[in-house]
Amino acid sequence: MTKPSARKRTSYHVGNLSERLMAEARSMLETVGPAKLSIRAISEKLGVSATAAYHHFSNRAALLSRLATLGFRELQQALIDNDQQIELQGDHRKRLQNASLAYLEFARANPALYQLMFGPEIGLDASDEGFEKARLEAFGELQKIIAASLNEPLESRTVRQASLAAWSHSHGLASLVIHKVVGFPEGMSSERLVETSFQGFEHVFGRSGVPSLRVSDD
Amino acid sequence: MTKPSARKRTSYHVGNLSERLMAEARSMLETVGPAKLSIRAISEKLGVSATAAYHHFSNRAALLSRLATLGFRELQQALIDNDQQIELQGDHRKRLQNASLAYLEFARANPALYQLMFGPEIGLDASDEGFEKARLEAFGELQKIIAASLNEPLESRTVRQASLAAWSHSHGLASLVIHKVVGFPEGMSSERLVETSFQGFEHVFGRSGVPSLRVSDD
DNA sequence: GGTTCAATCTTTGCGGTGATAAGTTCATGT
DNA sequence: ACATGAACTTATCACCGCAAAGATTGAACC
Repeated sequence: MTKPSARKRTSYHVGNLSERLMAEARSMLETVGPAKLSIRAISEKLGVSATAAYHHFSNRAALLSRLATLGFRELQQALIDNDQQIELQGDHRKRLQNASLAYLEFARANPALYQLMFGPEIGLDASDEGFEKARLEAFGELQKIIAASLNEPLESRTVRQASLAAWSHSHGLASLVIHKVVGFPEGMSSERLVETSFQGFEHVFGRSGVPSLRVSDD
Repeated sequence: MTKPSARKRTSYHVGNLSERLMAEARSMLETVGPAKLSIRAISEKLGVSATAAYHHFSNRAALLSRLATLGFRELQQALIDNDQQIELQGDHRKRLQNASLAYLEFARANPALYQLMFGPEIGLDASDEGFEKARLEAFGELQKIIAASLNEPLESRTVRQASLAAWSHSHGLASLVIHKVVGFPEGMSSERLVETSFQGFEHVFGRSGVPSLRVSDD
């Protein structure tokens, strides 16, 4: 009796433990939240000792960083897919609005993961170079979309300015929504939210608004 | 010796323990980060048993919630002070830009606290009604500024739309900056950051190709 | 075949954490 | 004076990240 391991001997070496840990971690991240995500719980769920995980991730922070990296890659892909699927070459504002929508829907579909991607203070591994790279590439994708929609070269100052504005807005909106801090009805669709916010910008910056002091055309 | 307590007997009852715990928690929050903020460490620093804190806060989440509540009240006050100090009744865009600046500077001055305010998943107490109230009031302040600058009634749809847009943008920009994810030079001033972002919106929403008023490289 | 070896996974254990239970001190009202 | 209750104490528990050292396995070499 007292065979220490409840598992059959055939599974001492799991083989794909790393992938399975990541998958379980990602799932558990969304269910229990980042704070309660523990290596012990993940390992236990996979029927494996907790320490086994430390042979695939140097520590908890590294696990979280890899999850976040994966998130940025998925976000980038979502932006790519969405943009080339829609094809709104004519209306640059509509095209940008559509990118914002894809962004918001990614965040809503993976709220905890999204939060992790932008909350390094929770405990990410800053020395993970793949993380920084993935994040920059995702931002680069947004810049590409903006550059294309504005018909400007990627390096232009206009594109950098618009990218900062767009990323700030998209990230802010997504963040407010997944934290349920917006004062709008809970069930409001992502389309409506983005539409509402864009209309708000129209009021402030658009020609329908009150003229500012320096007006270029009149 | 072996007096269990190193403190003089006169200080069994601290008296203002609750305030001192909050102050120490806030300080420690910025130094060690929200994840590493422990009740034990806070209490120890005050020369008090860890359990003493539990007589003032039902649990760790309640402590964090009260910190966040305090943060929203300070943010609201910062918006008020800034707006009535500046007085830019004429240019509504400039006025909004100034509110964004105050917002960003608050976040930069209290990065960990700011993160806590918008990261309930880290472990806030959702049942804390003061927290929700403070947050709504801070948002209400922003709405008031926008309503005044747009010369619209507070309940108008325009104001709600512009408020969602403005809060999303301000929060997103602040969040990106304090997490150091913006691709701009680290030391960039808050003024420049807000200015840059607003120019970006001009490019997207403004009338055809508004030239930037300030000529400076970014 | 047997032996070695490195990778993988195990048990064991340390120190720190949130939280509860039960006891101690003290200020205050009657 | 003394009862009451709030403020604080010392256990103690379960869980966590993480490190050390040992066990299991497959593959590679002879």
